[in-house]
Amino acid sequence: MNDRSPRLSPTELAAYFAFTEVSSLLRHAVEKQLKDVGKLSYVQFQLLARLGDAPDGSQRMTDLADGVVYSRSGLTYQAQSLEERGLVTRAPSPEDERSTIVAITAEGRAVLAKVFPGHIEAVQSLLFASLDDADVEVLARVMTQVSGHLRANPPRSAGPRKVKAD
Amino acid sequence: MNDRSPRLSPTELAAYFAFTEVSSLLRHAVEKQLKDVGKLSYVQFQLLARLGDAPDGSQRMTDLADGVVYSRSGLTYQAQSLEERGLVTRAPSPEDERSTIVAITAEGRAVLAKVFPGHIEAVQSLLFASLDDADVEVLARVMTQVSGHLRANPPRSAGPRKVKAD
DNA sequence: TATTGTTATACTCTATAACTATA
DNA sequence: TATAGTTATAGAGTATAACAATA
Repeated sequence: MNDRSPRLSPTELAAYFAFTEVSSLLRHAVEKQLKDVGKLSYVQFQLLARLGDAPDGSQRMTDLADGVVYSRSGLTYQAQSLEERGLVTRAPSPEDERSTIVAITAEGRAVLAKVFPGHIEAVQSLLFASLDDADVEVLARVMTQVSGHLRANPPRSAGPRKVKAD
Repeated sequence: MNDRSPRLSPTELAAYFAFTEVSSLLRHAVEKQLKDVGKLSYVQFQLLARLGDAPDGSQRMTDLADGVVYSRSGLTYQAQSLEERGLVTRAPSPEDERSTIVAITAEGRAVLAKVFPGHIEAVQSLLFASLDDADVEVLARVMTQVSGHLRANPPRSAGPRKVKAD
C-alpha cells in the first residue's frame, strides 16, 4: 500500500465529516423545497437565478454553462425543459448567430419569486439557526477563502499522481 | 409579493453562497476521483466505507440505509451493483431471516484502499490547503454545531408555511 | 479551422408501488 | 399485522460523440 495514505489531522477529519454531512442535508432539503414549491431541480433553479440576476434577464448558453458546471448538452436539456414550461425563451443572438440567448420570462420570474422565500427560510433554519453572529462571520470568511482558493487553482479533480496499485 | 421575503443578512448571504460553491466543487472533484480511480459513485463509496468501518465488515441493509439517506430500493440497486463487482456479499441473517447482511469482501477493501489516498489528497488540497490550523478548528467547531442542530431537528425539508402565492 | 449549440444515444441513479417472506 | 427486502417500472439527469451552422 502507499505510504502516503491518510494525511488529515483529527480536526481536519472532524471538519470534513461535519462539512460533508451539513452540505448533504442542506442540499437535500433545499432540493426538496425547490421541487415541492416550484417543481424545479437545483440546476434549474440556479439557471433561473442567474438569469434573474443578469442585467437584462438574459445570457448566452456558454456564459450560463460557465457558471453552472455543466456539459453543453446537459445545459441544452435543461434549457429546453425550462423553455417548454415557459420559464425562459431561447433565440439566436443578433450579434453572433452561433450563440443562443436564453432569457427569463415573467413566468420564470414568478416561479423564482414563489420559490425564494422558502429557500431562504430553509437556509436560515437549517444552516444559520444555531449559529451566532460571530460564527456566521467566521464561516463566511473561511468559506470565502476556500472558494477563492478553488477558483484560483484548476480543479484538477484530484488525482495528479495515479495510484499505481493494481 | 410576500413581506417575508429575504431574511438573510449580507454576511449570511455571503456565507451561504461561498459554502454552496465550496461544497459543490469539492463534491464534484471527489466524485470524479472516486470514479476515475475506483469506478465508484459517491454513494457506493459511502457504503463501502461504512462496511469497512463496521467491526466485522458487515451490516444489515436497514442499518446501511439509516446512514446513507436512501430509499430501500435504491440501496438494493447499489448493493446489487457492488455484489456483481465482487466488492460485497449479501446473505440472509441467521438471526432474522428477513434481514440481509451485507459484508465487504477483500476485494472491496482493496478498492477502498486504492481510492482512499486520492480522496484524502483531494480534500486536503481543495478544502484545507488554504486554511491555517485556527481556521480548521473553527470550521470543525461550526460545522459540528450545525450538524448537531440538523440531527436534533427533523429535516422538515423546509416549507412549514406554504407560500400561498398563486 | 474554431466555436456554438443541438441531437442521438446510452447509462446511472432514484423513487413509487406491488410483491414475497419472515416475525 | 408489521417488518425487511426485492422487483418492476418509469422518469430525471448526465455525458460522449457526431453533427450543423456560423465566424
